[in-house]
Amino acid sequence: MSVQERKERERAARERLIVATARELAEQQGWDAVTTRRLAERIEYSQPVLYSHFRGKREIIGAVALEGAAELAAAVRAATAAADCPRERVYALARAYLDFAARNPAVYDAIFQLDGGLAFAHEDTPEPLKDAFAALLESLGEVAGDGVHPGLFTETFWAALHGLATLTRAGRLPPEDAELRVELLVDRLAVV
Amino acid sequence: MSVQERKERERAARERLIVATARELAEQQGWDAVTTRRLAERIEYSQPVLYSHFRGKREIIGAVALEGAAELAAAVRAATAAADCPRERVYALARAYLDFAARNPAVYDAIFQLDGGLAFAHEDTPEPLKDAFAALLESLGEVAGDGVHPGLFTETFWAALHGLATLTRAGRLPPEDAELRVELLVDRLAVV
DNA sequence: GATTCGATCCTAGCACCGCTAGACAAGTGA
DNA sequence: TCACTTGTCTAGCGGTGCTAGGATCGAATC
Repeated sequence: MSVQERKERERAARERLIVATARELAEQQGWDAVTTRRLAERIEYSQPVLYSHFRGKREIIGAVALEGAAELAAAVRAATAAADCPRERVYALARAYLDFAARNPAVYDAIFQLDGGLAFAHEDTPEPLKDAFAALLESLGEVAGDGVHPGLFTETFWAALHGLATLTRAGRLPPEDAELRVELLVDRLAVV
Repeated sequence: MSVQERKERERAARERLIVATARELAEQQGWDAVTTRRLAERIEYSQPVLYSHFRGKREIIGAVALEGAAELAAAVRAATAAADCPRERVYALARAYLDFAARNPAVYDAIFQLDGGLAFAHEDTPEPLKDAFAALLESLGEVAGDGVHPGLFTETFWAALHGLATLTRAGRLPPEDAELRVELLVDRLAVV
């Protein structure tokens, strides 16, 4: 019994190592640099070992995405918990969200840009993704305004943040006035 | 002289063929399917011919992006020209923008998601890109509201549209309430 | 303690990718 | 007609994701 348990533990540890290494490599050199060969070399195993844990590269990206979604949810909740009024909570949420995207660009891409084989806006959406949306909804729902469905408001606000995050990082928006754009967004969209 | 002119004409025609074929292939089967081999086969030339027109695949994507940006600008201007008041213009703009993204997903990706080697928010930004932003600015600038820089407002509104476009298409947002989200965005952001 | 046997892992290889060197043919001007 | 430029193609490089099949190692059995 114990032997098998030890093996399962080791196997789980190796799986975590794969995900962590993929993430690290992606943040260091971008997802293009995350090849199965390089990844295998970094974890000091051969290539096929990766395929005994994941169906393919896509699933590895998906695993990084789930890990990242949980962190994003936690970051948002931590930021909003420290704020007093609804408006301040929304400010804090927006800043925390954009800050996460800026600090973890590869992870952010894994969650929202790349194909990690994850289902969204579905009943079989993985729990961390649903929870990340829930974290947004908790603070954004209370500033949706009369007659506006909280979920719909959250989706719209989230999309705006997502646009700012991606366009800024892709060099499509000059980074100087990032703070002003956030203020504009919050001031106009949030109803207090 | 005339011989050389004819050759240049033919060469230009072939270059247009390459760009059009790349775009077509991308819209049909996605950018992943646009390989230099397949593209060469479709235009009935060998692979290296592509490299006599473009430095590489990236530049081909860039060419599609520029073509698309010009169309996007035209679509936005056509839609806003038909509207009477500022608010209606913004509605029309938002719908035209999202419609373009939905109808030409591959082109939209080439412009805003993929690396086409294009400079943005720079002095050496290609003209079609600057003009596309200008097209947005023309209608959005007039609803920025007092004390808000029109350019900054346009950037923010654009980012919100971009977020809606990408998240919807990537399956991150359910497509049902797309219209409601647009209305919410316009009603809250635009000051009339 | 030797032996069987199954799980585990690696070597080698597939078809494909972007890109390029060098051979070759076709068309141009003398 | 001939030299030469120009244009195009064949073939190949190193890389990619992924997999088949053989080797190895450790656990359980006699």
